[in-house]
Amino acid sequence: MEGRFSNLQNNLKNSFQVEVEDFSLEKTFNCGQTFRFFEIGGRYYYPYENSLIKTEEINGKTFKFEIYGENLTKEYIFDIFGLNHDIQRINSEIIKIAPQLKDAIKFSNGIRLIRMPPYEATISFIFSIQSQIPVIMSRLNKLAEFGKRVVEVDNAEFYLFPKREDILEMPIVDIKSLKLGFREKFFLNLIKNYTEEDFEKLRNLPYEEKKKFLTSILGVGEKVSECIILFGYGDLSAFPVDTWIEKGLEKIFGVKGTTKKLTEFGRATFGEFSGYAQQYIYYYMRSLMR
DNA sequence: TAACAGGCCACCG
DNA sequence: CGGTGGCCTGTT
Repeated sequence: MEGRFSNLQNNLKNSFQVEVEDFSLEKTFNCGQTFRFFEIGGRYYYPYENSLIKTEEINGKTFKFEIYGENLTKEYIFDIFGLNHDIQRINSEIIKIAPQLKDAIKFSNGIRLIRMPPYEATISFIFSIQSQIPVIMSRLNKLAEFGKRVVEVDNAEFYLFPKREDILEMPIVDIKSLKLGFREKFFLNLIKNYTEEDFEKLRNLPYEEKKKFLTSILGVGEKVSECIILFGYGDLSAFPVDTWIEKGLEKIFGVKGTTKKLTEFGRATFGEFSGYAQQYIYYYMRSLMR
């Protein structure tokens, strides 16, 4: 049972503190880029690959990380949470291009674009099609629970994301209980025909190659593919367009068009930091509507 | 209630 | 090609 864990309590593998500016756990987790995290009393528990990451803010710029399950290095944590991104430079570049975004940038300060495992990202964003965040979370959590890869920390059980082989073994009634609706055939097609390795092989290929591969997958269109490229591969030149971005682009830039056109507009306008510009617009637009 | 939500595909013209 | 209708399910 390779890759399967049970009751790994007191299995602390690594613990360290880091100092970073412009980093908010609350905003980074809640800005809609990732779905399977658990906040308990200000601490965040984040299942990641074969590990459970526990993190909390000590003060404004000091953050504590604890790694359970399989070890993850500090360098890897920096990579996952986008802590190497030069936020000041990115923000000033975006303001230079679009001064209208000044308020949105200020409001979004602290968001870091994270990078999640691409296979998990693909499943997550297929589950997310025409769905609200609580529903997406519940589908993904149920799927993870069926996978039975448990890490126990602080007297609580956290389920790691299942491997493809685990999902292949799941009874169809369990899959049905996820209530994926029309997304179910997308999900089943993905599990049946694509492996984690297929997605790993894309890592070092250029944007265009990723885009071509991803959009050839049933259920993965313009928006979902941009999400996978941005949140799964960490390519900051991606620019996912959803209804919020659509509203934002019209309000802020007076631009309208199809999802494809707007994606091209965003990427052409913001270049290598499109992902941050997108996230700022998204976060800001959603806050305005609440 | 009917519309719509982090859309996509099939099918038109 | 570019635009439109249908679709599972849950929420407001």
